[in-house]
Amino acid sequence: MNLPPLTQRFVLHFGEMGSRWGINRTVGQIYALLYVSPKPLNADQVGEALAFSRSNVSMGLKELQSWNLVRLIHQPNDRREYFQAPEDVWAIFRTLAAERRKREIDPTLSMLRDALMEQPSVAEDIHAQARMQQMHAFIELMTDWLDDVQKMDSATLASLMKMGSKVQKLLEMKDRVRQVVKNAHI
Amino acid sequence: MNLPPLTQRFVLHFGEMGSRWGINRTVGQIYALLYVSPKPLNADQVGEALAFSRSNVSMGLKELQSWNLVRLIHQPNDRREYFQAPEDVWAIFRTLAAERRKREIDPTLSMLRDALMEQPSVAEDIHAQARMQQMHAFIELMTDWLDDVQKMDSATLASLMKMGSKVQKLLEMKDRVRQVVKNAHI
DNA sequence: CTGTTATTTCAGAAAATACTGAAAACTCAA
DNA sequence: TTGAGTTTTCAGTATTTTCTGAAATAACAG
Repeated sequence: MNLPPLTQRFVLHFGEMGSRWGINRTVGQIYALLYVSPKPLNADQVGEALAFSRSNVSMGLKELQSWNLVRLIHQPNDRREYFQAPEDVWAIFRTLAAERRKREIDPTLSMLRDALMEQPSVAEDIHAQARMQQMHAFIELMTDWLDDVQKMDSATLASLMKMGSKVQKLLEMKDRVRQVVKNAHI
Repeated sequence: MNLPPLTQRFVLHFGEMGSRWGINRTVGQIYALLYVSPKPLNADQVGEALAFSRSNVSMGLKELQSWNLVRLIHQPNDRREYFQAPEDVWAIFRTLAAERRKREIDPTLSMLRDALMEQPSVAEDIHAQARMQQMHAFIELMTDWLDDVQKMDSATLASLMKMGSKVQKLLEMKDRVRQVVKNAHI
């Protein structure tokens, strides 16, 4: 690996963190490299930069594609496939949220739904089912909210987030506001 | 393993999902068991229920404790340690969010901060640093927001989430509302 | 203290995951 | 259709992670 110092630090860090994020070192490094790269790279360039075997790069890129985290493009007069990471960090976050949800949440939601349809056959399962009900309700609330949020554009989302807990005050104001608006005949 | 049917399904599912969530099967199953259990369990009971070795249970429980996902308690006249999973799903979520942030986000934030202090020494690193700057700004916005949100109580959070994207309308209304309130001399 | 019960540590076995090189499959220009 | 260039697959190997049993440590009642 022979990368400029800052790039190298970034790439190595993503490799290390990979395991905590549920991806492997290779995939983490490839993504990091593409993220900071000023131009798209082909598989050979990635393999050379990171000193991975060509096949390893191929598998890593496939993994990243399955996460929709990299885009495949072609250069004129070049048969090789080039890869780039989308630039917009908000878009990246949306993608990550959607994919993680699909892989890490939805299967559980569906298992819980199934389990809640059943009639508990023993006393212990009655309690277990009640606990599953609580978990189910919570996850459903979260995912419905995520659906809503995913629909907002980045700018709106950003201003909402910057407001932070001040949204709360707005909420408290809501009913009062209604009243005022009504009284003012607007 | 000899568990009631619904409990078993739940436990096995958490075991399978464990790898996607960045924990191992054992830890996932232990947590699931404690979550649905009507009363605290000791390590032997857990090991017996799930057919794990005593040492494996010990390590799994330690892991769960390090995540603050289980609570250690004592029964009167019993030297053994009993474990229970907190009941409130909102509290569980807060804990998870805090721990994942500590493990999965904070190290990256700090790496980025360091990298942004440096003077890029080659052209490619100038671009890389700009990309890191974007990532850093985004993550900081997210974590600051999370800090704010963590401070709200569950009921408020729940009503905000149920509003979903309607919050947006409230936001748009904000300035109009101010005006109205002012005009009405309240 | 001493003996009993409970928990943790740890070296090695078992299992799962990651990685490689070679071969197969694919793509496309000529 | 051929063949050079490119990507993917896959069987075997290497590495990492998980799990166990045995031994060490800790906790405590008598």
